[in-house]
Amino acid sequence: MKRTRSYSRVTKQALSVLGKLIKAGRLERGLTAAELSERAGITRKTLRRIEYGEPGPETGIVFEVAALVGVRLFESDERTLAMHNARLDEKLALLPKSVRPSGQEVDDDF
Amino acid sequence: MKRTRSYSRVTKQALSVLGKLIKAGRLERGLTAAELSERAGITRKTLRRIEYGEPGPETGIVFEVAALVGVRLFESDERTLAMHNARLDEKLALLPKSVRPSGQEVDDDF
DNA sequence: TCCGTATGTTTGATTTATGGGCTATACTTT
DNA sequence: AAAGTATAGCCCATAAATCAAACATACGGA
Repeated sequence: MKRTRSYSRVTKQALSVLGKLIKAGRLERGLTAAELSERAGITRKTLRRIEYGEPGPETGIVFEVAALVGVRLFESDERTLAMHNARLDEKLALLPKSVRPSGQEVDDDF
Repeated sequence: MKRTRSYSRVTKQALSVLGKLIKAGRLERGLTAAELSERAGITRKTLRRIEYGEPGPETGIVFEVAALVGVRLFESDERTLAMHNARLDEKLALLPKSVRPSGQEVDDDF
C-alpha cells in the first residue's frame, strides 16, 4: 500500500517557515549541519530534511532541533509552555470527554 | 541498534501543548476522533498519538490536523505564513551558505 | 587563486510509524 | 440505569523514516 499523502498549502508553508527558521538559527549561531545534528542525536540527512521543510520527519525531533537553535514554538519558553499546559488541562476538564456526532456543527474556515 | 531517543523537557511540553490544543479544538467543534482522522486522511490511532503529544508522528500530519481544528502555528494564517516565508528567504540570502566552526557566536534576535 | 571543509547526494540496512481489524472500557444520552 | 457509541488498547503486516558510510560538489578563508 503506497501511502500517498497530500498536505494543504498552510501545512506546507508552516513546514517551510519552520525549516527556514531553524536553518537561519543554525547559521546565526555559526553551527555546521554536522554539529547541530550531532547535538540533536540525528544525522545530517535528517537535519537537512527538516531544514527543507519536508513533512516526513517526526515531530519530536523537529521540535528538539528547533529548541536547540532558539526557535520558539508557540512563542513560548519552557515556563510559559508549562503554564499553557496547565491551562489546557483545565480547559479539557471542562469539555466533554467524548463527542456525539449529532449534526455537523462545522466551522470550516479555509 | 535500538534507537532510544531522548527529548528535552521543552520538546515534551511543546508536544503536549500542541496535542492538547488539537484535542480541545476538536472537542469544541464537536468532532469525533473518527471524523477528524478521516478528514486528515489518517486513522484514529494516529490521531490519538498526536493528541497525546507523542513525539513519533510525522510533522506534516500533525500540522495538517492542527490546521483542520483551527490551531495556528506561529500564530499565523496562510497569508502571514507566506510573508514570513518570503522574509526568511531574504534573510537566508544574506547569511553565509556554509559555516566555519570556529567559535560560538550567539545572536538572539527577534 | 588554492585548499580545507561544509554541504549535497546516493545505496543499503534497520528501526519505527502507520493502517487494519478486533476487543474492552468509558462516556453521553435517553 | 440502560443502551449505544466514542475512546482506548492489542496484534500483525507494510510503508516509511532513520542511520551509516562514502563520494561529489560548492563554499569560505587565506
